[in-house]
Amino acid sequence: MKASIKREQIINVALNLFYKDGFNATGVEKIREAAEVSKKTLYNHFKSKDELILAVLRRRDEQFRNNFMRAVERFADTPNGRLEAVFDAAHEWFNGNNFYGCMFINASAEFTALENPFHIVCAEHKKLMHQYVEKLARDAGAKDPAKLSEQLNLLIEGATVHAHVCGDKNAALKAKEMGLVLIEDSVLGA
Amino acid sequence: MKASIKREQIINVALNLFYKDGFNATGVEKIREAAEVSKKTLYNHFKSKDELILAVLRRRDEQFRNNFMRAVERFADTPNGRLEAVFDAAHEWFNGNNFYGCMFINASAEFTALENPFHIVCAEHKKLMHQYVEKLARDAGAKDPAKLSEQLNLLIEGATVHAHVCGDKNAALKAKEMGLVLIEDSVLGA
DNA sequence: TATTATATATACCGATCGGTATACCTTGTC
DNA sequence: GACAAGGTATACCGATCGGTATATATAATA
Repeated sequence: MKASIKREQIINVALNLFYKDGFNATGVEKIREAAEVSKKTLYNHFKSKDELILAVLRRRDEQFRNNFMRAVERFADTPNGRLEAVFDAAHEWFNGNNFYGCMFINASAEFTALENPFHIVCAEHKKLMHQYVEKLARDAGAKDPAKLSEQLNLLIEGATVHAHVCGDKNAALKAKEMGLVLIEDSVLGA
Repeated sequence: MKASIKREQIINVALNLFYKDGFNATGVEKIREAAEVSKKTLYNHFKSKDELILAVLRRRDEQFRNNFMRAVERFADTPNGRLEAVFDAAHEWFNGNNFYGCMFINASAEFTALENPFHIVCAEHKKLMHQYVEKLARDAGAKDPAKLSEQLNLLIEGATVHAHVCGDKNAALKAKEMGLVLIEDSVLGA
């Protein structure tokens, strides 16, 4: 099992194009060309564009949460600090050179129906992010980790949208200011 | 000046289709058919699909802010109450029968570049919403109306995204709980 | 009544869409 | 050396894309 290098190329290239230009606006031919692969090969690995989109969304989910968690761990090494660091991770993301908003929010925007398979993957991603922050909150000794996580995630999502739509590079810092109040309120020894 | 009834039909139909199915996924022919209009007529009123999209976005901006402001006024009649009522207006919106997220967030998701003309209109809409809430905050006697407005809008945007992506019908109420703390903190006599 | 604006239906344009088919070329393995 | 797996290039499919052209009807206005 060598996990085909071509398959990886296709997913990576498709991910970048979908992220930058959107899903419906990005044709299979453009992906094929950018991935430097023949059409046969592409359709050998993915039986349809829909299947490729699904693979891209799942890859992005892994990739994003991994980056995010590693960033949080890089920014702080105490339970409390890590809870606050979710905003620093977001800030870093917003100010990177390839920020076009949240791919899952963007996908949900193109596939608006809740029952749409792509939309479902997006909701799952948000759920996993929620579970991660909930764990951070629990480790920090929050009174109601689930609730605090929901609140912090709502702040992060708001900041993400604001940063993307309005180009506000400081959105995460503004969200952090609000988040700190919630954290202090929920975590006794903060 | 009779403000062509056909033009209105086209804009209204296009608005609904763009909102439900996205901009790139909605073809001119589908709009033409749903608007019960000939292609010539459509292109008499709009010289391109891009121009129609712009007209739709501007119409939505008017329409949305109007609805929103009227809802706020309906929910409360004191300056303080109206500031809090922005979340009730959002709640009503999320739970209406035609909620597919914020059209401007969705448009920004398809046209990701900040310099894109459509994206610019989206940023302008957010700015106008900010100005409206800032006025509410000022009327309520907030210490820093601009800052409070920015915070409340971030909460609303986060709730909008969360409601749409995850189908959480109570997102606005959760945002409201957070918003009330900010309002009480900023408005002395709250 | 003649003209003009606005509508209609329909056929068409070249380009691109997602996807398939054919034929050939590598490359490692038995 | 044979053979399959997986790659290439290219041509093609019908459908749809955004947009134009033509020829005709209708209705208000000069």
